[in-house]
Amino acid sequence: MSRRCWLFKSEPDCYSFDDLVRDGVSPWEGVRNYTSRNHMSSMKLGDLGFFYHSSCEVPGIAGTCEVVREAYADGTQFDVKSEYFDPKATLENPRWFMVDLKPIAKFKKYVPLAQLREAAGLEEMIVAKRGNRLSITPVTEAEWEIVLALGAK
DNA sequence: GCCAACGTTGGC
DNA sequence: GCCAACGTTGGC
Repeated sequence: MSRRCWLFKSEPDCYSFDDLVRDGVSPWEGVRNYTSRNHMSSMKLGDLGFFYHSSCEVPGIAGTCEVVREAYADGTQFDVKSEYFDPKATLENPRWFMVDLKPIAKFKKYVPLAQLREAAGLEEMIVAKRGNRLSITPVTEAEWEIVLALGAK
């Protein structure tokens, strides 16, 4: 069984790849979209991820990470003081889940969104498509290899 | 700060 | 269960 590849989107002002490097391991909390949640629920230990910076000066991929804990209930949904609080979630029936990530490596060279859009073989990469808003998207093995090469230059 | 895209909500 | 209205995301 081979590892699957994913892309995780984060606003660097909120949580950047360097923050993940600093923390070592971090729960990917706050996902409140069903498609992204379902993607997380299907993740397995050892699955790989790109760490994408969105809503910033130069959006793009900063590095790679790995799933080190499979989906479990996101505690922030029960916390009335959290911006991620969900009144419809109960301890017995959580609606939202998260995985834990750890960094693998920072890219030698940051790969901006514009470069993803130009690169041969990435035409179908979801994050590069217009109007995409999903915070977690699947990445094919071919796409993984191409982006990895771009980041290693 | 604009606006296109699209997910979610809620009335019917 | 349809669909219009609304809210959010995120590139530009």
